[in-house]
Amino acid sequence: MSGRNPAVGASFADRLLAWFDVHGRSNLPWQTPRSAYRVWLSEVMLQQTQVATVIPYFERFIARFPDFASLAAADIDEVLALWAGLGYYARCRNLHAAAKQVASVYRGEMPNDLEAVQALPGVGRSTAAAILAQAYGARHAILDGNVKRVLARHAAIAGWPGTPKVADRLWAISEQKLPMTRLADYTQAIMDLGATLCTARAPACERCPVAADCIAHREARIGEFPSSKPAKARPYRRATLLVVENEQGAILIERRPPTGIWGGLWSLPVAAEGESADELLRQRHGIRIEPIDTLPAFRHAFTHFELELTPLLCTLIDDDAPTEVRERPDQRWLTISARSGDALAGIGLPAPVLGFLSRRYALNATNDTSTSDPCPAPSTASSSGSKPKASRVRRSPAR
DNA sequence: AATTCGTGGTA
DNA sequence: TTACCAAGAAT
Repeated sequence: MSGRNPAVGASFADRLLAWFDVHGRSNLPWQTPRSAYRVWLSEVMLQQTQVATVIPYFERFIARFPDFASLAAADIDEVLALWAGLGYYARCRNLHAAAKQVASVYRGEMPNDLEAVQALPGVGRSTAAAILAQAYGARHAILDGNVKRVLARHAAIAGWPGTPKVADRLWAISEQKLPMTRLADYTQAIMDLGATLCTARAPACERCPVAADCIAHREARIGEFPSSKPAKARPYRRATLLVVENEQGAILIERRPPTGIWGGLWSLPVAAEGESADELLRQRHGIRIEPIDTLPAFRHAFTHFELELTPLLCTLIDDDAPTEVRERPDQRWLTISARSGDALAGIGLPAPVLGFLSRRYALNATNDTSTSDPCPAPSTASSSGSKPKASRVRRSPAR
């Protein structure tokens, strides 16, 4: 068969499976019970995200939304709140839309058909294959970051896998190596190999079950594969984080537009560089504000740019209209007290915004169920222009 | 084909 | 501190 190498004896898949039976991961939360719903949810959460990060999110999500029906019936705000902190929020919006499709079109059962699954929002070729292989034992090849790394090394495939030409070669190899049986285990096995032995840095080739015919290993060129993505300079952006307090000390948050950064999440209003905070708040929220204080700036790094946020504390200039009249569907006035940490977890806030609010109001807001260390914050929250401590005061960026 | 989507860990 | 990057998909 295709994977067999006379010099080695057993096929690639057989050696991998034998290794998996002893060293593979079998206690991941989505493995037991292994339903199509749980596999799908885990695969989407794991896109561009490491296992250790995903596990607490998966547990909380499953506890609240145990099946397609419950997720499909949910309000997007609640779904996003459970996703907040995981990043790539389009995954969450697509997840919700896909659940509705499965619930309505497929009567709540994930179809066992590659094209149908891949047609679901947020499910691409590799995720669809992983779902069907793991949930139903279907024979489809995956090509995630782990598999790309394993195969690029084993076959010494040069070039960055982000280009279609290199990806096509890796897809072909991935399909060639598929066994005829145990597809769920094999799919998990090759990912486990990439995640635990064939790692990006310092791979443990001495323990690898397929090192015998690994070309990169034989030629001592492991570090060359896979080629890394061509580096590009990350642009630097600045923005103002608007902290508007009303007469009761509540602060204004707004629902961000469905597309773009932090799409669909609730957030403090953000004024881009050169954008007038005054005008933004008047046009988008129908309020007038008085700037009170500029707080220490802090940075947040994204994949493709770096953001410096400068919080601007403002007070609301009360006009004749009562607050209820001013309220708009995409705005809320958030009352923050010393015990609001848990309440904030119920709102889908971007990680840096949640972090800022937690520090400013000395909250112990956590993203996960395990209690993390509270941020020491001496200042009590108040509307009197206090001096909250930011996580870190930035030097003014040169140039 | 090249961009645009987060976040936290690691060296 | 900076750079890299970890179970990709959509546009």
